[in-house]
Amino acid sequence: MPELPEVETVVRGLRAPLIGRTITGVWTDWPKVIRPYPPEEFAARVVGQTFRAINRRAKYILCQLDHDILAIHLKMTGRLYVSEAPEAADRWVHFRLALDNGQYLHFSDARRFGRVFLGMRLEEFAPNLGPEPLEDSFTVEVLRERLGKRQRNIKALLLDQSFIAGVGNIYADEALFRAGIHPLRRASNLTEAEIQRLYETIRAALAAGIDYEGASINWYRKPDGTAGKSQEHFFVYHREGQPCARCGQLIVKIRVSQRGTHYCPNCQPEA
DNA sequence: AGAAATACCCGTACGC
DNA sequence: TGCGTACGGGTATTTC
Repeated sequence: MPELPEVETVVRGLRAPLIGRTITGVWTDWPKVIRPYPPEEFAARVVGQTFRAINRRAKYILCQLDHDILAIHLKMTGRLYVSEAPEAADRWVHFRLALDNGQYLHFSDARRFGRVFLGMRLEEFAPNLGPEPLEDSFTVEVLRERLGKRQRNIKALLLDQSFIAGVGNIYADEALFRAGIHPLRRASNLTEAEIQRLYETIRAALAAGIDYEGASINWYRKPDGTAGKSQEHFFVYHREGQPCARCGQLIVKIRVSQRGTHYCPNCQPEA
């Protein structure tokens, strides 16, 4: 469960069960999920602290405690959910917090790529994050200025979290399709009209993903067992060989920055 | 020097 | 059984 729309959905769902709850215990069978302290030190620090707020920055879930920020990055396959008893959790739970009402916050991750951070400030574990594309402060001027004279291909830049925060592989492809921009176009060669379109489509693609409560492809399901519906509305992602919804040409899949990249060769012509 | 490109790494599940 | 691939991203190395 990666990508900003899923993370945003999780954040919203966790507020009700967590805010006001005090941590009474910590359990893990995989010390590497915890950063930067060893489990004993981590436990000594969080036990007794109460959840005050839950927010998101980039793809980090930020739990504001009394004195610290508990931050979770789900990476590719992480899940975060609250349940009554540990026995109700799935087989991939590698980290768990006990709460003062008898419930538990479970962090499950089949691939064990995800991490749980503890610190006073976000910058301690996530320096150099770019602007939030859905914030009012992210304007087309900001995007234009950041594109500047960058020579990288636009897909790689969209995936670069220090360039713009929170855009992952799915929504990078979707935003580029909506804007009619080929993923290998050089950032510095984009026209003013293309920059304007890309600004709008980054926000629109992310907003659509959030509206549909994220995507559920392959094995991924939301913690409650239901599936997000975003994948039913993809224009290009995971649609290689299928006709473009706009022109009928077949969607093509290539590799860019080690990632599967999908586009319509007719709607997104090469430079 | 610095930006960009490339390679590799991390555990595991799944489809073919 | 084996192999390629996966919604992420850090680090190291090489190239421009």
